[in-house]
Amino acid sequence: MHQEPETRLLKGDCLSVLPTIQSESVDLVYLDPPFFTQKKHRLRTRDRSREFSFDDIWSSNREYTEFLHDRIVEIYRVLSDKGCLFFHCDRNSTHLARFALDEVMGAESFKSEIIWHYRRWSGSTKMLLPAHQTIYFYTKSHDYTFNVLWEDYSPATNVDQILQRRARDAYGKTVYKRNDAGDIVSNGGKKGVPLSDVWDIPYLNPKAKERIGYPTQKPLTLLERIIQLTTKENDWVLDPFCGSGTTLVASKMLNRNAIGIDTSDDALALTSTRIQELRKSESNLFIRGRDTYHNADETALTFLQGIEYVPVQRNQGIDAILKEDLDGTPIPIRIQRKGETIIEAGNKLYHASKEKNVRLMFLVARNNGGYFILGDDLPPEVVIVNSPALEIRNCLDRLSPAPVTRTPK
Amino acid sequence: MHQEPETRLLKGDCLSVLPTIQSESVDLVYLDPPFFTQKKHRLRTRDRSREFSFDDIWSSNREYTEFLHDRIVEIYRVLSDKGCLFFHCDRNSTHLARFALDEVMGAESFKSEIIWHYRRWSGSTKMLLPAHQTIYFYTKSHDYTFNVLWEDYSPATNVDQILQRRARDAYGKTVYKRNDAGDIVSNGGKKGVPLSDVWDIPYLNPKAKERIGYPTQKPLTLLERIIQLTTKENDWVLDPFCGSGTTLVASKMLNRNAIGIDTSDDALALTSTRIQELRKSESNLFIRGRDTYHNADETALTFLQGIEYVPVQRNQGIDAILKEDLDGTPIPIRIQRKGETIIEAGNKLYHASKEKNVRLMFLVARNNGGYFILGDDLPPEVVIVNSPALEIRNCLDRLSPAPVTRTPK
DNA sequence: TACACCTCTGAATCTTCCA
DNA sequence: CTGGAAGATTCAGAGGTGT
Repeated sequence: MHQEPETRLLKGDCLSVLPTIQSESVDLVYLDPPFFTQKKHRLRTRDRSREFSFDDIWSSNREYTEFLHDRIVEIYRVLSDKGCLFFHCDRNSTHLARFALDEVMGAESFKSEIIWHYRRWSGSTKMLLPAHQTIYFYTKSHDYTFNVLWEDYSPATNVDQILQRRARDAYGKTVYKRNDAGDIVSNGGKKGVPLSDVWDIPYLNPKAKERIGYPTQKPLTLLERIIQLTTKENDWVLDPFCGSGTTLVASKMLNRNAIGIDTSDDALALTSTRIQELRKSESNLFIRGRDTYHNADETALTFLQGIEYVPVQRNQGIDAILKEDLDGTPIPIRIQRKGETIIEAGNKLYHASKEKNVRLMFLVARNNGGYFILGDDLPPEVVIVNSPALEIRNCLDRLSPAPVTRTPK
Repeated sequence: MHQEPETRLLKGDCLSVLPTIQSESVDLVYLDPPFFTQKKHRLRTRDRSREFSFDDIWSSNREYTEFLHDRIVEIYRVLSDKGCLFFHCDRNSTHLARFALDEVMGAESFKSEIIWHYRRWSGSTKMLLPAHQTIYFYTKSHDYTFNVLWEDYSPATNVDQILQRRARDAYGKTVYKRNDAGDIVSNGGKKGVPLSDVWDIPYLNPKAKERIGYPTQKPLTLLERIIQLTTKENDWVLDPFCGSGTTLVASKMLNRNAIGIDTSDDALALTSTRIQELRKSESNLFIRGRDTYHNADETALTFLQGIEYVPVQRNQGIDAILKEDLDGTPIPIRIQRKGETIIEAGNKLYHASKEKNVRLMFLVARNNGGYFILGDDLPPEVVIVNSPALEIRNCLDRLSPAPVTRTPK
């Protein structure tokens, strides 16, 4: 059925290696050259046996731009007529890259400025924390391969818009379409929203098994997306700065042939190993989505407006923590859930806070939980605060005591 | 107390208008010049009475870049030594803008490449759907004004990291810190994560109240964030391409002085109207809190979740009425506004209810309104119910009474 | 002024623990 | 044993400090 994909590794500066590759023989080029950071990058493998490093220090803009220009000329030559190019850079070099690319490939070949957005460690900054890198998407001609990919609808999207076909009325205004009987016309199944140029893909986490110890290693998901977007099986993919070889691994997994070039023997050895082992660690976050981590009751948190707090997720007992502290000890908060008694809620809050050096915590009560209780069974550190709705309810009950069935304990 | 902010509108090309402005007199410049789209932009007002349009067609890169360069030179002159500049552009012009900015202000003045990310509706496309614009952040000197803003932690972050201090063990490994008794050491109050350079702010929804009919109109939230990040009250903000005047509106709302320049009479007229309307509602804003401009009243009702009520529109005193009644008399509710004392709120509620055969009404208190009051001055029918946030605040104040200055009546 | 080094980070995984 | 929840871990980081 399908051919075993071929993977070639070539050693050297791509400027001198590329001339050995035939013209117009490659369908996709992804390149990830140095970012003009003016720093030396190094990282040890997890077992600390080896250290990979490379210099990214340049004497001038000009030197860097010429470096890029010369290589892009050769890359352009080997790219097929329907081929696509993705150039990975960051805020240090976007403008330089764009100029070099425009000059060699023509400004009309520019298709998209892709923003790879991620959240990353490191806080305490006096600046805006950098949280994105840029990938420029160019094609060689007007007629290029492009497979439309789909994303899920944003949670805010109106269901009607997903399900109903639309039309324009007499004034050109968009309205929901109706048939002759006046009924709404269904849209048939929809796949989602076409992929946008902002890609939210988790950064390769320091603890990820996928991480191999090479600096600047890119997540497999990122490369998979690029490859799926612009190639089909058995196409040829080229990475002239292949580093740890993520592009080649992704290509092989997706049955694309690939060529990788790098100046470093260590990098090539590493790539070679990765291709043979072909390991991918699935990112839970990416597969299940960020929302699965939420367990603070988001709508209930609006009870707290007017006071400064930090929402807490990924914990069953605590919904938020006050920004203020009590003599250095944190002050956690829980909002009582529906179908949860005050005692249950209080115990969860207390339990989650027990080991955390807490002296005061607040529980927002939303109902009486089936019986009147005033915290007798709860530790004294738990302060119960009634929601306005509960307070109103209690006041009304006092005025006109209704025959309420109380569940006995 | 605080000075009424000044707003000046100047007509003309900023290149010829800027020379009338004093050197180093402006603390923040936000500019949003044409994006080099090579298109003509037009949009009708909602009532279709007027059409705004402008040309964004250029003979060459060079013409556009020179246009920018000349204007940035003048802008640089009027910018104060601690001043900041934000340059708004999109994928058509990022590299040209960056070059012009680097040339005039110096590459070392570059601070951040801000990505404004938004979701947009669009049918199927053979392209990646553009969903971002770029804002370059430059400063005039090394010593600039920057107020750190905070975001929520990622939902995947665990509580321990937020709460516990860390240290390094004998092997240099990071571990949670413990004191001599072996107890966990708390981290004190935390505010969240410093703001990143990717800003997820909804695009002006075509139906948004905020939308005024001007093409390329920017969301208020975007400008508010920029202004809060780099200025303080009574600073001067300049927008040399002010268009529909969002920058000036945001400046005024945040008590900053502002200068707007535009070549179009229509644009200036529109801006002027927007600012006047803001002034008209100013008294309202002062009473009800600035957040009202962003529909804060809708969120205020969330305090009532858990009880059945009917929201009341168009009434100055009553926000909602309970579905339940008291012996046939209605039970109105009011939520105390920011900047409103409990007495004021209670009186409004009482007055609005007076003629309506009311025997019981609820007032949800959100702050102490400047002095301690327990409802003595209010009619007995008004029952005060504290918001959870206020209840928590009061509890904390009781524990560690801070020396708070109370405004006497 | 340049850079080596140290401290403080939080994201998302890996790992352990517990019901 | 098994699955989920909570704790532990590591870093193309960032800023400050000292040489």
